[in-house]
Amino acid sequence: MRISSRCEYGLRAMVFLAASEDPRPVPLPEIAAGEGIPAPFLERILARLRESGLVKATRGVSGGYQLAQPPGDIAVGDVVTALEGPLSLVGCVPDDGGCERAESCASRVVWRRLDSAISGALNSITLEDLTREAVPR
Amino acid sequence: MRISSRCEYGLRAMVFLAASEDPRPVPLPEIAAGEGIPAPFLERILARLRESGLVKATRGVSGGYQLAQPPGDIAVGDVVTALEGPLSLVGCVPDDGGCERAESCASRVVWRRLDSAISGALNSITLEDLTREAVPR
DNA sequence: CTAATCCCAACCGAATCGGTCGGCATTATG
DNA sequence: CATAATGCCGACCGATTCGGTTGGGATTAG
Repeated sequence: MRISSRCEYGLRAMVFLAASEDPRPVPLPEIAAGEGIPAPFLERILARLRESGLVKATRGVSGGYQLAQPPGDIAVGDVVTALEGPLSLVGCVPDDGGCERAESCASRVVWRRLDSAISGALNSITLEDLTREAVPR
Repeated sequence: MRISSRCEYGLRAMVFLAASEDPRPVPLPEIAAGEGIPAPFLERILARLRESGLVKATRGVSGGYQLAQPPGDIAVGDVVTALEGPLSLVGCVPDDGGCERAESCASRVVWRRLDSAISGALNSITLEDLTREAVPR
């Protein structure tokens, strides 16, 4: 149970973009250099973030990446979900999940609690919070 | 970011043992059949749990497995840690971690919050709680 | 002695992770 | 128009982990 480097990098890159209030798009090599992330790897990370609509890119000479929404509207959970898949930790948590043992399974309440603890922690922080260093709650 | 089947199975097995207050050791095939877990796989799971001191085994004809401590003394977090490794999600969270960017890294506070949310959720529930179906808090 | 049971090591296919490489498409600038 | 900067995309790669299986050995109650 470990957060992937992909996800660590991705969040750092998003914070980097959020911190550059500069409206001009930030080219990938600049992010990579600033955060110490291998550029080709970062490229694939940003691709996922773009597909998830968290980031938009402009191509061509003075192109680069920008946040697709204001930093206050992007929760950390959005970034993690985009890069790590759904936050849910086990398949059996949703009621429609195919686990026929669901009724009697005591363990399920654990995973449920864990799920809500995780999404609570991640969805209550936005990128804006992180740039201010003042995390709420 | 997903809990492994190993871990799901392991917790189910532990709850199974906790529920059988019967002081006689429970043979592996009985657990496997009761929880629908492939027996050879369960064997390796129980091996880990034994190495972590959560379970003790008696060999020979009427042998089997028992909890090594009363169910009220075993937290779900102990089981997960034994099977999934340390609960910490990223390497950079401890202060001694080699991340030279640690001071300035805004993302770190996220992982810290996540870590404490997870360990809070898992360490506040014991196997005894699960057998009673009445989870505290 | 025998059968039940735990113990252990080796192996396996599939998936994921963390990257790299090479090349194509787009676009601002001169 | 030419060029250079940039994003986009697909293929590949080695290492690791996951989810199991197989086969055999050690222990012990009856």
